[in-house]
Amino acid sequence: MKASLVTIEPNGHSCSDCAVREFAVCSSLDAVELRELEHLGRRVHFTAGQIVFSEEDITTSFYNVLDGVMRLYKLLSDGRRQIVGFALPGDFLGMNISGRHNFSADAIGAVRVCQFAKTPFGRFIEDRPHLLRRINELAIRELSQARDHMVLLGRRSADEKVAAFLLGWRERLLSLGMASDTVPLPMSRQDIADYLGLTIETVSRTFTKLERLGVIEIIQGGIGLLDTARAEALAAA
Amino acid sequence: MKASLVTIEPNGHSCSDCAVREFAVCSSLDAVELRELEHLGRRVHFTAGQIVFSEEDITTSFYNVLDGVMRLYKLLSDGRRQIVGFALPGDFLGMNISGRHNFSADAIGAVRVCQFAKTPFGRFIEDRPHLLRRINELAIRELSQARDHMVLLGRRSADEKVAAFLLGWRERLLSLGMASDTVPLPMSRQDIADYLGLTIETVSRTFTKLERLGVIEIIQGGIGLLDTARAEALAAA
DNA sequence: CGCCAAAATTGATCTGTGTCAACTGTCTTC
DNA sequence: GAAGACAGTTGACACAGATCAATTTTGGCG
Repeated sequence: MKASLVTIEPNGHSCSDCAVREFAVCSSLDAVELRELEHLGRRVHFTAGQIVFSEEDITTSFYNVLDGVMRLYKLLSDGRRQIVGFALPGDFLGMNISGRHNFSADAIGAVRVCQFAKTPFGRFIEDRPHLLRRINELAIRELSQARDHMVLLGRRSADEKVAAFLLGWRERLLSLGMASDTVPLPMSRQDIADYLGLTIETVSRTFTKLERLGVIEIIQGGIGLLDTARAEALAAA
Repeated sequence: MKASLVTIEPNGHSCSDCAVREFAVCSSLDAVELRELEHLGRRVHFTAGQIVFSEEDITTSFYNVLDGVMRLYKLLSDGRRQIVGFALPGDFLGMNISGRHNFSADAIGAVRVCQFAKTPFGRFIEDRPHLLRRINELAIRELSQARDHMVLLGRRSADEKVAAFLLGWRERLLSLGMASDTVPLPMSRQDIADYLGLTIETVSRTFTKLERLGVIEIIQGGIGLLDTARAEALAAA
């Protein structure tokens, strides 16, 4: 939640050797289209805590996460917060129907995004149904994840929530080649609590409990997963 | 959860005078396309409790709800249930990426749907980007609702959950012209509990409490909304 | 390095909601 | 219209997780 002084990458960039090329929206585009897209997007840097966009803001851009992790959250008027997701490289943000964002997004640590102004990007999609199909695919995948998360929030115990979160987070990082049995957790305990519908104390206690049980090992900036099978059993998957 | 004996409407039907024509996926189609679509869909009836599809089933169809209310839910292995939504006329079901449904759906009372076989409907979409855009729009709207529901499940008290549910349900029915200050509740208390991440007892007690407070009046098959402002305050909207 | 602020952990206690159980009301069927 | 089954309500009590309050650990910075 710092003042908003973002950095725009000065020189050109090329989509063709972009790290997320293969699994982001862009995966649906051919070399020629990619070249065109290059002119529409600009790379923008955010530092830890910077807000990328806020709920209820008029949507002006789409964002393609290139690097880093973002917190996606909604606030109640009295300050209660629910984190509705974490965005990782390859995630596409900014879709909506009301013309306004329906959640806020800020950076956990340094984040690099590819930002597209809404109107030109909208035009670009216009006559490229395969891109639209790709965007739809991403939306449907998110919807499926959202429903899984509803089950977690509504019907799981604190132990199950934490175990399921650690396994799910690890799985996501694995698919990006960013984890092994040591799982980095760039977000704070408070973030985890707000994602799981718990308090920070309960999250902390549950971590300690899982460590006592020999399921995980708490390390700097993350955990070591010692007993995956046991963790899966606890998650009631 | 009855045996599966669905009824298929015998004679032809016409999309042009369909009740959901204006707000379902079909709203994106012109008269000619509508005529074509007519041949792809068949109307199917379900009676109370009949399962329309189950989680993990291979997707074979898309469904357009014409009439009635459906329960959309996910089960945990030990029987805990989370209702992820209620489908009403105009809702479009069957989108997924894995080729399998990611939740189950059954009928609350009598339901009529327009069913489209996956492959031909997929082909129909193929060269109709405006239909794809419409489907995307519906997916994004659902995603937004899903996120709102996450906030409710993760961060709201029982009172807030129930109040927010009643107001939200009323709002949806209003937009379909199916409610006024008396709000029909076709689903059971257990369904409401499983939707809100509560127990049936807590839901029942909260209804009674709201009635004592003069906010609602409990009637057969629904409630009367007596004090909307108060309900909104309780929902912490 | 030493100081400060923030994050995380731990303990003690409280409470909202779940659990268990009894009861009531309503609908169905013969 | 009696009997059974099921849905809903109500009460008493239990407990998972919240709250309140220290304390410890970590990280940033002069």
